[in-house]
Amino acid sequence: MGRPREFSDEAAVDAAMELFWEKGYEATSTQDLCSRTGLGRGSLYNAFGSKHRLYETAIRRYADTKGEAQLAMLAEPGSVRDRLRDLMLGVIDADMADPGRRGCLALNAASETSGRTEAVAGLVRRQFTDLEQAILRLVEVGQSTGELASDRPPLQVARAFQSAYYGLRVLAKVTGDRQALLDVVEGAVAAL
Amino acid sequence: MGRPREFSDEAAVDAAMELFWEKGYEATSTQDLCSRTGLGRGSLYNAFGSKHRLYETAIRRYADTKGEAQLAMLAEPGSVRDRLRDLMLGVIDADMADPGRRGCLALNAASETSGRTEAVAGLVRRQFTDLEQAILRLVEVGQSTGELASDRPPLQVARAFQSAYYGLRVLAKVTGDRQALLDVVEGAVAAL
DNA sequence: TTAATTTTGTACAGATCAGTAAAGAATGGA
DNA sequence: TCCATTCTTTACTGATCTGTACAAAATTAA
Repeated sequence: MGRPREFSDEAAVDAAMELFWEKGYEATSTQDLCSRTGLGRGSLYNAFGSKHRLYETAIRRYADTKGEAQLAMLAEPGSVRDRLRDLMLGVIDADMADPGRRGCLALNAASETSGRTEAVAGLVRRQFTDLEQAILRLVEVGQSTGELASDRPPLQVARAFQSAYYGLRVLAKVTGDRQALLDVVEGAVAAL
Repeated sequence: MGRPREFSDEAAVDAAMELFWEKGYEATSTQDLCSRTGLGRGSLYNAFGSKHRLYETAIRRYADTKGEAQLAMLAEPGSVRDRLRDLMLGVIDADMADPGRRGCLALNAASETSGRTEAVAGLVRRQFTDLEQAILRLVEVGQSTGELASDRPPLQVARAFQSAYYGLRVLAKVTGDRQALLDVVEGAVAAL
């Protein structure tokens, strides 16, 4: 009962996610959020509580959409090396095509001191470990089929690869040198 | 001629650097900068022009001090593997000991959309390529002495290692899991 | 001593900040 | 119809934001 909402919560969170992704937490004003979502201040605060709570919600949405899409990409058919290479090549294309150089919202949230409460850090950590586990499973498959050398602990291999992946995304924020990024990819794939 | 400054430019820039490092560009107010440097608004604007110009100056100072210290660490005696491992182990200790989880100012400046003008991106890029070149030289030494395998392009190896290094610093911002970070180190060093 | 120059401190501008209060509008149920 | 409930809109709070204006203070050169 009561007056029904005139907006879709999902669409509003999507809009907020895009905005936090573009500008970061601190630089995004509640006025920006109202304009972008189309909500009035009252509606926004009534629905989401505060700027920071909406930030958390946006990060959760990011994990459920963009993060999951990344994990799904790793589940596609193909050799382990190809799948891990495609993961990196995909972000090179995506990141370099984006004029705003938004990068990855989870990485941005990890970097920015400003909105990084323990709640936010926890959400980011979860995305990090989800990717780590997905990569780990691939490395284990590769080692068991003989595609990859089995002389190193799979978790170590996975974690080093994941770290290179995150470094790649940060590098892509300031460099226009595609070859440098491709070198990271080939270097990281060769190291598997 | 004219009235002499009552403060040291260097000390003021150092203080501003610390503040931008802790809080990021957007979240640092000019009032914060005045308090931390001890300057009045007039003096601060007279000496540094604007918040953003001071930010650039602070990033330059970071490169000249912290960045150079990192490069110097790579020039110490020891095997190539040991020196590259020590670089990573050093930041694990430093980053985890820092309660504010400031990480690396250059990486933060790369990540934060807010203050990232082309001037800032250029300063960050320079620090990135300086480190890349230092790592490259080490890889070349390692390959020529036979310490490292010579079957891969040194630049590719160096860039992949550098990327893992940056990823490590981002991971250190949100994780308290030292073993995960040590796995990155051993994985990246084993990949050389 | 006077003039030119620079720094300092303070007050201020105008805008924007996150969040709230309250009145009116739209619904479902009694 | 009338009430309880929820949402929308608007106005507002008090604080804070970056940057500037300007007069007083401190210096050097003439």
